[in-house]
Amino acid sequence: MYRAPRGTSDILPGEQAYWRYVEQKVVDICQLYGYERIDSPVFEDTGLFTRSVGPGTDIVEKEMYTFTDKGGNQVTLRPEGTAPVCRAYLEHGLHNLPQPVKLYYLAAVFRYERPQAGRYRQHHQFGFEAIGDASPALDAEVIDMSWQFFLSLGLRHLSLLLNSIGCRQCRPGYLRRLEEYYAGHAEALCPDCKVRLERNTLRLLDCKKPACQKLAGLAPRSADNLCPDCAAHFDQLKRYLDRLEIPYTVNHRLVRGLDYYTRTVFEIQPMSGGSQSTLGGGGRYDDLIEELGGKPTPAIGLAAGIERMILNLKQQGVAVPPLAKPGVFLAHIGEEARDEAMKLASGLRRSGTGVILATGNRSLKAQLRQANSAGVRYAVIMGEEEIRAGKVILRDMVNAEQQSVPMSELPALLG
RNA sequence: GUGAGUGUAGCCCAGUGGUCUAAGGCGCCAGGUUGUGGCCCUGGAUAUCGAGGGUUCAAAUCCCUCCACUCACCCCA
Repeated sequence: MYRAPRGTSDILPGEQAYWRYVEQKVVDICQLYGYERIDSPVFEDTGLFTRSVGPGTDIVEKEMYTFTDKGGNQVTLRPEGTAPVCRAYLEHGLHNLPQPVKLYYLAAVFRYERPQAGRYRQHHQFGFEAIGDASPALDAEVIDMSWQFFLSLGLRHLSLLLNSIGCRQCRPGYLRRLEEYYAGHAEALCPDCKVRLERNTLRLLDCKKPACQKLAGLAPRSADNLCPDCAAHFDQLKRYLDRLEIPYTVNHRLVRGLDYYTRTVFEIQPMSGGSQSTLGGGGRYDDLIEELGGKPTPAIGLAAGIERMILNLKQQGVAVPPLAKPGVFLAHIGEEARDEAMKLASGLRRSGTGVILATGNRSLKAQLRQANSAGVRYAVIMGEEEIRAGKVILRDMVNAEQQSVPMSELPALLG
């Protein structure tokens, strides 16, 4: 028997209310802040991701679903959402629009990883991007929007982590200081961190091993090593957030996994978070558009995982509104009634009344049982006798009262 | 890629060598008199006990291999 591929899953009808709920909240918040939807292809030229995400990152090194198509093109199922949006921004000349351009997406993303709680090979992200403005006021707006979004979902006990990792000017100097610091403590590092020291110094900061955390706590902080412009930007952002009463925590060990981030980085996670708990993360990527062949264009955005949101909604017992369904079940007895019922059902639906029509020729008892489990308010019963009189039985499934009514009055009674 | 745990019906699961021609619950189907649901009662269908190999007179139960799932690491949403 075939199964869904590892790390993927079917979203069955019973789960859909959560998805529609989250999607509606996404649409609402984006409308509120003036972000417009964009949908990009599921796959892109591989180069778009290797160039933007960064050749040294895990995503590019081992997690991409890359294949050669029949035309010999190297393509990759998108492992993240920002690069495609930037590509679209350049491809369609969106820099000609008033800046910043504000876009959002809801999309499946693909990473070849070992699945575990809150981590899948195909998962879904909501993300939004504000492209073409360097002001810290935009950082504040994006973070505010992110925060308000999670609140609007009904999630509580969240924390907002904030940091600045500098820019092209100041980061190299900071990384050197960090390397120097760690070089003096190389013996004390865990095996993973010894590798990180060679490959990705920033990542040393967020190792979870207690010994490494202790070292990271004493390590030089990026926020203390910013150039004057970055420092001013970070200060201004914090002032804005204070003003907006957004409860952020500066975390000097917060670094993000993709190479394109500059200056502001932030992450939102549940306070009681176990592993794989980050709900969303984002930051500035002021050099990315230029890296992809555009003019220097500052930008900032957020990406958040929908599966993790739903996980948290369930954990926190947030009730989501049920999906709409038909309120009427149409039962029938006998051949003649069945034909008549089909016609009636179709007529009701054409006038906008949702109807579940019994199929087959099951007993009335069975049909009503089905009506009950379908959760309808009314059952309409068509029997031979009623049809001859031009009537049907209208049964209220809640208070178990029923009456015989003329078929012509049914639309009004049910509407 | 690494480590640990688990695999019995659609779902939750009992069963740790013979009484298992596999128990129970949920769900599903049908009955409890003629054309009426939810509660209750009765009955029924659904399981090559993850797959293959081995040990044994005898394996769901022991051993080996493989596969899948779960959790954790790595990393990320």
